[in-house]
Amino acid sequence: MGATKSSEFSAKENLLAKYAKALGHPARIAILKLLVSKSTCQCGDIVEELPLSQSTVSQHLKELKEAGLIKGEIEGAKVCYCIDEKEWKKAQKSLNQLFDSYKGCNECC
Amino acid sequence: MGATKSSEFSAKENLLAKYAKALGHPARIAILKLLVSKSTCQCGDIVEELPLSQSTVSQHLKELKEAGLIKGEIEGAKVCYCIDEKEWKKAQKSLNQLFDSYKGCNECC
DNA sequence: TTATTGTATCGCAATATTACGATGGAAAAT
DNA sequence: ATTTTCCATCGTAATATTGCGATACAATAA
Repeated sequence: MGATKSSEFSAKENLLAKYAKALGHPARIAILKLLVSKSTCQCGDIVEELPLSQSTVSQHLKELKEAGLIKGEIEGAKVCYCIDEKEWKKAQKSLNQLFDSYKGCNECC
Repeated sequence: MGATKSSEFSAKENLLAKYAKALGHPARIAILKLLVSKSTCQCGDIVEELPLSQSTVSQHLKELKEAGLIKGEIEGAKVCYCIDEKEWKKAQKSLNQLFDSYKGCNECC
């Protein structure tokens, strides 16, 4: 065993988990912060800003891309990584839906 | 290698990643939904609601507890699991801080 | 053409996660 | 006192993640 039983859960639960999982590593948080902070998308310098090798950063970018949170477009020699606005908002909404559904605990704890 | 280089990132980045990581599995999302939906905290029946064994559920609960999102109090023979309201709100705030910091992308992508 | 530059990907090693059955232990019920 | 119930933890196996160097590859520069 060891494989996650994703198929046993709802699509919504899996989607939310997918977004959260992508956010579940400090390097990916740092990358997203960098992408967010730049109004320009010249993002080839992410590697220089992080204490990780180029191949590791590239892998984290891949995971963020697969989760949908960012997109990468080839621009000549370089690649331009950007937040995917639509998915970004969707992720925020999904997460807040869960958080907001908690209305406090009655007479316990 | 293989160990996460947490120490190379800021406390804030690590905290946010910790919350997100805890949310990064559909079973844990499902558990949180159950805890949220019940106004009462009689939570020993989580196992029955999920397609996972008792030991696996217990482990997921432990992870949620370690991330701070829930707390468990022994109540006689049973254990009462609840959302930790304070941490719950802190997690939501941290996540939204990141999401809200994105103001759209200028002339690219 | 031949470098050079910017990225992606492969292959590997270390570590972490996921899942389960078995076992243990504490409180409640019999 | 014995059994039952509820839950945590141990041990183990399967799989996934993290990280890096080496390499490949495409576009630009020389």
